[in-house]
Amino acid sequence: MNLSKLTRLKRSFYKRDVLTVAKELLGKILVRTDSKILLAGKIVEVEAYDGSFDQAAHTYIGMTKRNEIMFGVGGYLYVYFTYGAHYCCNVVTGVKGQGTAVLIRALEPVNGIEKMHLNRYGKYPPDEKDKYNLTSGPGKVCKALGITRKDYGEDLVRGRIYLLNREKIPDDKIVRTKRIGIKKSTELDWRFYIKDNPFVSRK
DNA sequence: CCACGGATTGGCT
DNA sequence: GCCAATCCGTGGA
Repeated sequence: MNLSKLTRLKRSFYKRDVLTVAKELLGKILVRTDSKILLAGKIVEVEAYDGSFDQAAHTYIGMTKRNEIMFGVGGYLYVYFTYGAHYCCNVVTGVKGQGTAVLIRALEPVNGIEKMHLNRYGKYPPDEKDKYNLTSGPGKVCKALGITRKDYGEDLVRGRIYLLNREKIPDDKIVRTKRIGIKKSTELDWRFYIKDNPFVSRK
């Protein structure tokens, strides 16, 4: 895949409805440029969150220091720390004041795979069992790309972490299910993933 | 100040 | 399938 021919997604992409953005994020390339090796992966699994009525969203409780970036305009990175161990990253969507975002749950590695394995396990090549274990979960994605608290609020339109445009994944290749790991608003089918992709965290 | 729980992961049964 | 690890954000006293 020739990444140099792809263009960066603009603010207008992110400012739309969170479910539309979530679905269209599938197949796009997440890139991190601020190390010697360019790290990149195709988004294969996402979940949408909308604090206006979705109790599982971090913005449901109103604005706090932790979630304030989610209340801004779309196109920024919301990073949070959870379970005392893991970072997870979200793409903020919509217009100012909405509190909506898309959780990046899994990537298919495209560039910098060796560096990603070093970030995850401190070694390369990986054990055979870890071949598909590299970026198949939200905590794993952040670990592989080196995304931490310091990346909170990164501007995806102008910053060193961004998304490259690719063709939409056709509807018949997208699976829509309930979200994973939440206890509230579990009835919403707001998780999307690319059918038969081995890097999806689970069916 | 203190208590509680979590948008997960990895290891063990 | 089950569960501990581990610490920060949040809310109540």
